[in-house]
Amino acid sequence: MNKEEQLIMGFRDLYNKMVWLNKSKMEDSLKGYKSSEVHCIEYIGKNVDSNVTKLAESFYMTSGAISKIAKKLIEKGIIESYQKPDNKKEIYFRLTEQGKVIYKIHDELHKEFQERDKAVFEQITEEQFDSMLSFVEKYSRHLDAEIKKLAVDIKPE
Amino acid sequence: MNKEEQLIMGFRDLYNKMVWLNKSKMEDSLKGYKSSEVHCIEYIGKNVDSNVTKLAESFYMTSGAISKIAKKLIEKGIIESYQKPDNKKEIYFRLTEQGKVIYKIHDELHKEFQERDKAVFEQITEEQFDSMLSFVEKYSRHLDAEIKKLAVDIKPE
DNA sequence: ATAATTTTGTTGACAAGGAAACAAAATTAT
DNA sequence: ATAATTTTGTTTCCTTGTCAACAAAATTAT
Repeated sequence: MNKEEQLIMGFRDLYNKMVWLNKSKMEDSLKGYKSSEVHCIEYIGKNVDSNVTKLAESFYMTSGAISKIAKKLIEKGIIESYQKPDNKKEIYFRLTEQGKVIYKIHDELHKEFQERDKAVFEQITEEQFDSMLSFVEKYSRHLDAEIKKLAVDIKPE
Repeated sequence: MNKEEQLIMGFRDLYNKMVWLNKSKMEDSLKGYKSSEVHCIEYIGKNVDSNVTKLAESFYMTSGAISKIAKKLIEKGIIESYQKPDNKKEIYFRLTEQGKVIYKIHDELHKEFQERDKAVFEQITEEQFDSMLSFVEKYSRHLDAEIKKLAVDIKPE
């Protein structure tokens, strides 16, 4: 196995572990809320004028799935939808007061995770940090371009 | 947003993109096989005496889910199960001839992905590479310890 | 202006995966 | 030796997410 493979598989394993662990902690603290719901709450809390489309793109999920999660969150009174006077098509979301409470709890939890993992980050230098950040960004942009290519493949102009 | 958060979110976004893109390509080339099935084929091809438990642990999935995928792969004739004379409990899997063909195709595809992303890896130095690998490993071990803690929390000795 | 296309969101049918209950074998404790 | 516990795997029921069809609004082309 070469280094590229090793790194990618290391990433995958690391990511899986993090998701699994944080999900456990999350659903333990925020009982009654699934991690996908909390993700949406987080996104809506951070981004004004969130809608189904933006959420779906951000999470690499279908809009159908987001539509259902949003519906559930509205029923629970966590988020509410609103529209703009000049656009009858797009439907935006914002947190309700109750939603802001959940958001806050989620945020605390995030800080807890950071505290938990502080020891790992303290071991790396500022240079290593920056070099990783730049790598991740480069790779991400590279994949954006590849995803774009795929879209053209599917429906050529 | 501090650098730690930025890096974690960068990871997440990168990982999501990669999964989404490679899944698309995969299910395009290996029509009739879901990416979870291909993952299992890959693991079984690489690890002798794979079983439900090991697959589940590796993918952070439940053994129930793996059991179902394995069943489907056996029905399709991609893998076969076997046991050892001194153990009537554990059930192992190996690829059939047909399974090896799928494995081979999957492997080619992997090389294709590497080729596709070569440009990104060429831009980083050997030192950057090693430093990222060591970071990923350290973080991974750190999370292993945390996961262990969680297990003790759930069922104290 | 209006016709064609694209964007946005929702729904219902279906498939994949998780949780829990279970059985059988293996291991550990007494 | 045998009783209690743990490991391994399967199945059933349920939740979540995808896919495809659809409707309505917005945008673009003619």
